Amino acid sequence: MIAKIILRNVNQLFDYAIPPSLGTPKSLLGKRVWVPFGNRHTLELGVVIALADSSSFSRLKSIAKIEDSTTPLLTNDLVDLTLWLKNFCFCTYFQALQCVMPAGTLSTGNSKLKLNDKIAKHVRLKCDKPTAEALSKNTKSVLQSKLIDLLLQVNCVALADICSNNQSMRSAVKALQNKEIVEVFDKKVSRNSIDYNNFKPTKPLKPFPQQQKVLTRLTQAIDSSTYTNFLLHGVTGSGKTEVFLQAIDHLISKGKQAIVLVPEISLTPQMIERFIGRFGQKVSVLHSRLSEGERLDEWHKIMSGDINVVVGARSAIFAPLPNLGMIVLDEEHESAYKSEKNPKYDTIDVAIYRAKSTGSIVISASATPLIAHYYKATELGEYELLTLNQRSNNSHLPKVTVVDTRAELASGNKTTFSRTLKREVESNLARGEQTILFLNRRGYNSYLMCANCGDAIKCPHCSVTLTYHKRWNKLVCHYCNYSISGVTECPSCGSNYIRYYGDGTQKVEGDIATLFPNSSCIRMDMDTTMAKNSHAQILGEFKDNSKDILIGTQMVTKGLDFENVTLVGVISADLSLNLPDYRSYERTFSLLTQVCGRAGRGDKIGRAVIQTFQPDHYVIKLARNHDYLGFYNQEIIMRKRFNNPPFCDIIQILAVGKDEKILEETLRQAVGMLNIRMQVSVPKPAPISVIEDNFRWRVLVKCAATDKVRAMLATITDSFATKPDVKLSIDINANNML
DNA sequence: AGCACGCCGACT
DNA sequence: GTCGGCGTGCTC
Repeated sequence: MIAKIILRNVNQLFDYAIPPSLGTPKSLLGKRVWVPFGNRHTLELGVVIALADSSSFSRLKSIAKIEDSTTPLLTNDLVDLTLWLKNFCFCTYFQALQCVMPAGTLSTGNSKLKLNDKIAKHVRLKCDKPTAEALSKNTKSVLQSKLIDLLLQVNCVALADICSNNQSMRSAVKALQNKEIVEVFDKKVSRNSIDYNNFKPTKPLKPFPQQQKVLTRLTQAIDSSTYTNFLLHGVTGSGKTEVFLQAIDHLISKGKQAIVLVPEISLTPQMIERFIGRFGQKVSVLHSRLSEGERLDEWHKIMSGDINVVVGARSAIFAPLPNLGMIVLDEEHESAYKSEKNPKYDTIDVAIYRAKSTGSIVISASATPLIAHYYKATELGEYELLTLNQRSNNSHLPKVTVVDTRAELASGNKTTFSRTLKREVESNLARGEQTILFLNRRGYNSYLMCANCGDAIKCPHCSVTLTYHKRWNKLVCHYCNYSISGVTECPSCGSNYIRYYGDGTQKVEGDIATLFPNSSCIRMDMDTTMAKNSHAQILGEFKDNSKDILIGTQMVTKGLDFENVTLVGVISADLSLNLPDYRSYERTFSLLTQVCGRAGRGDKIGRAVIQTFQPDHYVIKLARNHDYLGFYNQEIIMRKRFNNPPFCDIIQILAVGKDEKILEETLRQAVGMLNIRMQVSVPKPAPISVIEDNFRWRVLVKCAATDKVRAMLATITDSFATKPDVKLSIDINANNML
């Protein structure tokens, strides 16, 4: 047998002989191995990605040694997925591999991540459960029965955890040890900072009829063990999470495991609490703050079959569960599910591929599903549609008021608060209830503008406006991180008439201070959530009722569930509505629906106020009535008329380099390789035409991205991969087309 | 990515 | 002659 191996720097599979001393060929699949390569003196680290009976290459070298001597880092379905991903997303073999393997495991100098496993003393039962239960009832020692009850629930517990705030527990352990009821043993402790004992166990709630209906269908699909793709359309607060939890419970009883994906921004302690509360230590949380070592620990735990539920952001779709049975994409409309860097995969495509090869079910859930997905569900049958259109806790959707900002301005109100919103905030303050204010950051970015030549100050290396950061008194480029401080004159005309265009959050904060002098307010945006735990801290502070008003950007719209929040204010709905993107209506509708859904989740009735220059716009009107179907019916007509997704896919072929002539010529050749009739634009500079002193040219192709088309695109990227002076990349249905 | 090979101009 | 610039091609 021959091993086909992926190496770091060459986008090509290499064949190697397998010496019998290294074990069976099959055992090598998915393992990291060291191989001789070229005339190099040192060995190269590679991954065995396929096996073959023979090679067309005559002078094969042999694998020198194995890095992963016991278990590979990939399950078999992930090995196969890597090869699929490379062609599906037009990336290199190595990029596909990096995405599927835990970070750090592929760098040569780092192949052995220092796993300084801590060994800690743990206690577990030594007798059978009935004996323990009987003893717990009969023993006179309260502490002893407490400990037994605990061990009946959680299998084992660290000595340090139970003795730290209760020294007499140590003697209880000793006593039970002598009776041979429990034993103390050494256990490797993973360094994951999650303290599972911190989460209160929860019990399933009785599903209400709609939830039951959905659950019945899901359990039926789980039992059939065949791939099924669901789209769950559930209004905000309809109890989607409880449905996931109970479906997963059923799945686990069948010996299978689940991946639950949420947008990174929703990966809040609140969210994690719900899963750990139900499934305890069988939950692994993969979040971006894990160190490479911690991530590898989680990886091993997941592969060993110890984990039933993996909760994480986009990249957790690659979690190596040995018995995958279900994949959930919560808030499926979120743009974060589309990767922006190579491999530029859309998570739903990967989910469907994995589900098909493992006989799993996929559940995409949202209050505002993507228009394209809803169309695929209702018209093409690519999803099975499930609906939850009632709130589970008897609460009502909030009452939404739309305020015409033009009328406010006409009446001389120049603050960011309309009279209606001001009145509502005041009444909330009087009642001791909380308010969330949402600011659409887009367009609110602050920048410096020259009053003489009328230009905003731009980055010298990129064709974009520099953003002003008041904290550092610096202008910063968001594309290359170039920054300058203390600009007093215009770099292009030398004039010193520089005007500052302020950022929205700070203006609103100022207005709050003057309009509501006795209120307390907390801000949540990119600037205030830079530090490690500040996101959780801010929410914690707000939740513990010490703050009246939470003001923030996108991140306040996601998944927050606070009972005392009864008012939501949208400072301006217009900015995202008028962006030059065919999805701007859809995104605005989602945003408004989601943000309004934050109000009134407890017993009290919620209210929302939307301020806008376009109160009669159908997006605003339909969002006010929480009318998703109405919006879908309008929007799908527009999509069809302008031939936008889901009626086609938009393929962007981007060329980047120093010489515009070469870029244009490369794109012409690339387009020439597409021998199919489709709507192709001529090569043009991209809207952001320069980044880091490199020109950017592109062509847009509108057609269905069928397997055949994707195969052609994969040959294009492969054949231009080694061409000097140009970097060619392809993205299908990119989030932003700049 | 490295590294060799080879083709060319510059300099002893 | 021969040193070194870098464009091209190969690595199982």
